[in-house]
Parts: sequence; structure tokens; C-alpha cells
Amino acid sequence: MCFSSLHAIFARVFPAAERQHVRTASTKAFFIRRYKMSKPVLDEKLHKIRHSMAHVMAEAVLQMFPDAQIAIGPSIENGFYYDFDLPRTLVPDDLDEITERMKAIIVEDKPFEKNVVGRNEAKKRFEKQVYKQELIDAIPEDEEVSLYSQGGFTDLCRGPHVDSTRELNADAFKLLSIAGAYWRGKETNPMLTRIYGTAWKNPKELRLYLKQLEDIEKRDHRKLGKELDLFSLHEEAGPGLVYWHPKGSRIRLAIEDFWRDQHYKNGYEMVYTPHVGKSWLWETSGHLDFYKESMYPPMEMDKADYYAKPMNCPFHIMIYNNSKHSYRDLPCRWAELGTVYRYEKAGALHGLLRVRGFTQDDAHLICTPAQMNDEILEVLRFSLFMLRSFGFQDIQAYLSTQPPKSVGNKEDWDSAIEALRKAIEAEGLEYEIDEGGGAFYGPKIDLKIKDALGRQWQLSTVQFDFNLPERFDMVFVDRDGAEKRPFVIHRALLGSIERFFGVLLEHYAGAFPAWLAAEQVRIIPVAESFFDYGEQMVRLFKAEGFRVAGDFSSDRLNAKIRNAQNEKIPYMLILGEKEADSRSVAIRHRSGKQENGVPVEDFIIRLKETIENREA
RNA sequence: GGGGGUAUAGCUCAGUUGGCUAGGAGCAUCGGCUUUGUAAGCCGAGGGUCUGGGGUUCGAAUCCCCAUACCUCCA
Repeated sequence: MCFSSLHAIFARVFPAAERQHVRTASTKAFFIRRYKMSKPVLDEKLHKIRHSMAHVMAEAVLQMFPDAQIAIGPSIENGFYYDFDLPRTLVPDDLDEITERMKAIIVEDKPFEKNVVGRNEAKKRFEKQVYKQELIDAIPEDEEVSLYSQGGFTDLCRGPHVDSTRELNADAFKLLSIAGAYWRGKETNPMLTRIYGTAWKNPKELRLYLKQLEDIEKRDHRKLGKELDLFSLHEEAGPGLVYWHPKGSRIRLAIEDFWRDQHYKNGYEMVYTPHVGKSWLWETSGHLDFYKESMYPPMEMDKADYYAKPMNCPFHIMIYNNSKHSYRDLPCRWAELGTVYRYEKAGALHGLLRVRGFTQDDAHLICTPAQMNDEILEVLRFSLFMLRSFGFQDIQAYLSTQPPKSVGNKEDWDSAIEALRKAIEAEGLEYEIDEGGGAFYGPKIDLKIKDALGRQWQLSTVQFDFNLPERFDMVFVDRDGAEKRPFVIHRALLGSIERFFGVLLEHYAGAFPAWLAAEQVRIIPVAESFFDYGEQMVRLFKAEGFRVAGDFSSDRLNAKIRNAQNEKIPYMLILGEKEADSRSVAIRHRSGKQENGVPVEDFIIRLKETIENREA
């Protein structure tokens, strides 16, 4: 095999199952590039406003630092940025001054004027601007070089802009942050200072957007995880490694129980495999050639190197290769909640969303070529069922096809891609094709969901592998007695449990539906004299299989309700004289809705149904 | 890995231009009292190497340097 940048390819997509993605502007940009997503309906006016704001900001910054080098300043989703090379680093207070200067420029009502100039003139105009020189050189010969000016500021720019700064609203923008950014996004280039801002047509839109940012902050899984006592991370014990607390574990187990249950119902078997493997395994799989930098360093024992597993696939293949397989045994569908370890760069770690140790809801489908179509259709159907079960209805598919450099023959690729495409269409999913975007070892489907705030997250992935069967010399004995190569399909439905949990936590803002809630029912006696009845109820609900706890503290009723409400427990049962006398419960729903005098047995039946149906 | 920011009690945070021994606050915890109806009952107690290490200074939570982690952005 000879691939020019195999490592890069491998790192980018190897079991895409496992690539973790963080929700950031850059990730969004990444997806847009990668999947050539249909552009969102662009509001031309907003685009002009934001782009023009960037120029105004550049003018303001140049007023403060006449010697600043200016790089690029585009409009982006929700706003704009501009990159500068400044004589000193900016501090947050500088944003206030820049903002004031921008407001002053805006009210001056300066027209934006376009000038098409020759290359040489452009280079002369930006004599002292090294980045602009580079940009001018990069403009293709057949393209015009245009300059835009407002007042005293001129920038090399393709446009378009608003006609005058008057069209910008001085109260509808806000500078948000200062960040470092590499010139042209290359790690080896100098680091520039980037200022991010948001800009809108009017102050009301700005307020709405800032409110939305607040909402996102409130739902932050790191914050909720702490408040609800679900999980923690400990720098002194190793960054990027998750500790699941009892309440978080209950929710996780609810997810996993459902997951296992559904896998058995869908024809899977569970396997367990080791957490470490000798270098032979990783040499055979190719990981040591192409993935080593993402692996934990080896542990030496008995003169052999052992590596913590970054993926589960080689282990599943070992099980397969342990015996001869007839075509009659296939397909094998082997699933494992396999915990893997990967070295993520320090700056990349982020709560549960990007960690160094995580549990994939992994499975490998090993099938004959003839079974491929059915397997793909089935696994896609199963993925959708799982995602919908967790409350995600808005799902989009991305199909990635054969890149220029790849293993396997063209016919296999084509038929695999065709199978993936047919399956997507059979399920009636919206999808986009990323031509040449597959891994070097096979095409894939990724599924992305939209959460309660409309943010996209990639969860499921279904990925062909024409590489590992070769490397491990996997075979099955066909009807004609000949040994043939099976197909291997990697797939993860939820992605990783850690990441999925983080997404779910933000999606529900911590208020999990009853079937997932760490505590489903809180028993609250109104006074000490009803503790007996309360304890009786706790025993009863436990015996019925519910996750229940009683509040027998000396707090007053109001405080008990407040605590349960803050813990986002779906049902509070308030018990006093009336209830004890009639063996009933007064139900306070998390929503605030109240039902009094419900017979205990009735409530138990109802709650069982709610949980069984996975209702909110 | 790089730029910038941050690090004070279990949590959320005060702590002025460096000035007595952090007389820190609320929540949480513990103890006592109290408690019959839908989002905080009262009183008291314990809890800190101010992230770690170095430096400046008569004196450092406060200023400087290094390290670590976290946040954010870039990759």
C-alpha cells in the first residue's frame, strides 16, 4: 500500500465510528467543507452587514494600532471576525474601546466604495501589509482585484457590502471574544489575533441571539453534570477520563440496558474483549503504522509491548478467526460496549464530548457479499430506531464515497456504496453525498441528529471495511467449498456512551424522561407523622422496580419540593393524612402539574406504561 | 500542540492601589430545635498550604517567572 498521507487519512476517518466531534464553529465549518452541505438559505442582507462590520472593526483597530497587519475578515454564521497581527496582545477591555470606535464610524455614514484595480496597484496600495500581499498573489489571473473603502479605510475584498455604514445598526452588534488563529489555518504559520463579533439587523435580533447563547450555557453538560451530581473529571488522576457518580451511572445503565435489550432483539450477540493487546495485534491491523499518535504509549511486559486499545475491531476479528466459519454461520453481528483509550491533544479535551477514555457502542457485522444489502438496510433501520427512541426525530444522513487513494476493488466499493444509498432511500432519509469523502478502507454513512436547540451532532456511523479482512486474512467457507473473503462493517449507533450522554444531557437540559431519570419518584411526606407511610411507599415502589427515594429529612415541605424540583425528578409523591388514610398519592409532576388522590396501584400502572413507552 | 483568559471552602463567588491572623458570604455538610400540604423554617458548629514551585518585597491570595489543569479559539 502506498498512500501519500495515509496517516492523515487514517486519523481523519478510521472507524469514523469513533471520531468525536465537538460542537464549535470550526466543526461546523469542517462539516460544511467536508459534506458540501447545501448552503443554508443565506440572508444576503445579513451577510453584507456582517462583512461590512468586519471592515468597520478593522478600521477601528487600525485607529488604535496604525502599524497593525490585517489579514482576513469574513462574515460567518451569526457574525464576523477579523484577524490581526498586533504589536501587543489584546485584553478583554480593549473590546470596549474598539466597540466605541466602531459605533463612531457607523454613525459617520460613510459610503462603501468599490474599486477594481490592477494587481500591481493593489500590491502598492498594501505595501506594508504582508498578509494582503500574499492574498493578492493568490488571486487567480483571470479574476479581478477589487478594493472596498469606507472613509479612510481600504481593504482588499471581493465584497459585497452595504452601501453605507448608515445601514449598520450601532446597537445591533457585539464583540464577543479574542482568540488566537493561525494565518490561513496552518499550524506552522504565525498566530494572529482574531476578534469575533456578532451582528444583526436590529437590536431585537441581537438580544434574541444573546439570549440563545445564554440558553446554551445553561444547558452545558459540564454544568448540569456538576449540579445534578452525575459525573466528574479529575486532573490529578488524569485529564479526559470520566468518573461516573451513582446518579450518572443509573442513567447510563438505563441507556445500556435498553441498548443491550434491543441488540438481542435485533439479532446481535454480545462479546467482551480485553482492554490491551500486544503489538502483534496492532501491527496486523495497521494501527501502529497509521494511528500510533492517537494511541497511549506501550506498556512493556515480558519483553513485549502492550497497548491500550483505541478501537475494538481487531479483537472482534480475533474471535471470528478463532474458528472456521461456514457461509451458514453468517452474518455475525457482534456488539460490545467497548471502552477504548485515545491520546487526544490537551487543547482538544472538552467535558464528556471529547475525552481520552470512552465507551463505544460498537458492533461489527461480518457477512457474505450476498448478505450485504440486507445487513445495511437492517443496521440503518436499527440506528434510526435507536436515535428516535432517545427523542431525536430530526435525522440527516451523509454518504461518503471512494477517495482517490483507497484499498479494495472498484466493484466492491461500488456495490457497497449502492447498498448504502439504497438503504438511505428506503428509509426515506434526507441525505447528502460527500464524493470521495470515505475512508481509504471503505464507504460509510453518518447520521446526524438535531437536538432541542437545533444543533447538529453526529452520532451513528455505518462503515465498510475492505482493509481489515485482508490484513487478518478473514475467510468463510462458501457453498461451493471455497474459502472466500467476508465483508466487515463497523457501526456505532450512539457513537460513544460518554459523548452521547453529554448530548442527551444538553438535549433534555437535565430533565430526563422517566425511563432514563436517575430517580423517577421522590416520596415526600408532609410531616414526620407520615414517615411510616412514606417508607412503606418507598419499599413498594422499589419492589415494583422503580428508581425511588424518600425525603425523610427535617426540611419543611416547601424545601423538599424545591430540592426535588432542582434535581429534576419527574414525579414527586406528596403524602399526608388524606393519602395515608386512602392509600393514595398526591402527584406533583416536574412540570408543576398536580393530581390529588390517585390510588397507589393506579399510579404504579400508569408509571409502568410511561416508562415502557419511553414517554417524556 | 499553539494564542489568549482563568485558578480563593464540596459548589457559586467577594476579597479595593501589596498591609495585621483570609475575624470572608451564600449554598452544601454536621449538631440542636422546629415541621400537616406544593420552589428555601430557626440557631449553632466544622471546613482553606488562596492550584503547585520559584522570585520581587520589610510584607504577596494580590506583582513577576515556570509548571499543571480548566475555559475559549486555532489546528
